[in-house]
Amino acid sequence: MAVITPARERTRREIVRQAMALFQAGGYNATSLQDIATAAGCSKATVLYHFSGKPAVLAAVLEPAAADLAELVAAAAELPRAEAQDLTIQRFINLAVEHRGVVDVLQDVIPVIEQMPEVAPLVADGLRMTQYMAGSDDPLEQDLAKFAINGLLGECRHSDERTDDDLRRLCDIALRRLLRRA
Amino acid sequence: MAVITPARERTRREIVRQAMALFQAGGYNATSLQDIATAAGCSKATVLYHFSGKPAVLAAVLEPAAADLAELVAAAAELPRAEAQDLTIQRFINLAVEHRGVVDVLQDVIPVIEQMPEVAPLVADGLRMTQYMAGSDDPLEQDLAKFAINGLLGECRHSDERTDDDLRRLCDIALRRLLRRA
DNA sequence: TTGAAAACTGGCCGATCGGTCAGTCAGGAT
DNA sequence: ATCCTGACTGACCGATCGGCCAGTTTTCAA
Repeated sequence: MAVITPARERTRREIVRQAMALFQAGGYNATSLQDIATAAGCSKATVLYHFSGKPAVLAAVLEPAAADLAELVAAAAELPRAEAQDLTIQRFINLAVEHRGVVDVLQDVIPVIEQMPEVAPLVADGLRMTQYMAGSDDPLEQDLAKFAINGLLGECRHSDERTDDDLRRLCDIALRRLLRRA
Repeated sequence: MAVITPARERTRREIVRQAMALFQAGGYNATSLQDIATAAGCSKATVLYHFSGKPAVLAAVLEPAAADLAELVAAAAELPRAEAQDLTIQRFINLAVEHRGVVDVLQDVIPVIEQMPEVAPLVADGLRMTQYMAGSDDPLEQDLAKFAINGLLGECRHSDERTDDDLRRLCDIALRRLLRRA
């Protein structure tokens, strides 16, 4: 936004911004297009002018986090297993802490996430990441990795009062206790 | 309920049974009273004859788990801290595994749980249990207890393919790694 | 057998949802 | 001055929701 932002992008961005806040506060299902429009200072029709539907708004909200996760997975894919595990643990903690708003949103959407092709890549990347984080093919360690991710995501929910550093430190301790480093 | 069940209780029980299955499969919000009625083999009006509203149906679904949790908290309250922690860990694993259907339902309701006085006691008991499970006033251990509970609940979600024993074993290992026993 | 209470139901209501559509309007190009 | 187009909107739609109520059927004690 150096000089001017085309009206198009400005409105679109504001819609995503407000949608994120509303999804985070009240959940995806409980937030109506009208709510988003009102918060963004435009009409419901405008929201649907910029996005093909409500799921498309959700996809736009999740997009930055999904992109970071995709990058993480791609980076881990090119490393030997032990290093991939270390990288995944470190970077996923940062990712979850930085995008904790998205984590909030995601939790609410999980029950109906299967029917949303818009977020399918994110789910797939999440699955791949779990394997990297386990650092082993041992089913037990795989399960513990899932356990760790669930705990971590849960910890990042509704934790606006905590500083990023505190949250990072906590997750680091928890994951170190929980996961056997390869 | 030795020999026969009065029609009243029979219908009521069937409604709760089917509501549980539907909430678990599709979530609370996505399940309509009509869905529940159809599954239970009665009319929507009958559901509302037995329950004051949709939240009351939810409360009835959660009730058995809520009762067990209340019992757990009451038992832990009368023990010294170290024993309370051991008891809490052991019994909560069993509770979560046995009531994993309820855990599923609960996850979906969390975003709107604040506005539901019907389930407030359950939430309060959950909070108390977290403190017992931490086994210490150290904020770090308290946070780790929350972390552990989140991971455990997440592990119990959508895990119908796993046997109870496998699930219990996994949770036991995870909690032992994660929590410093007092 | 009967009559009242309990159990149950069909039909309806107002509200709200996501989404569509015809049309308004500002402003740049010609 | 004219036209075009991207941005935007108000009005409306069909569907579905939770909930209500008058009325019917079933049950069961007297």
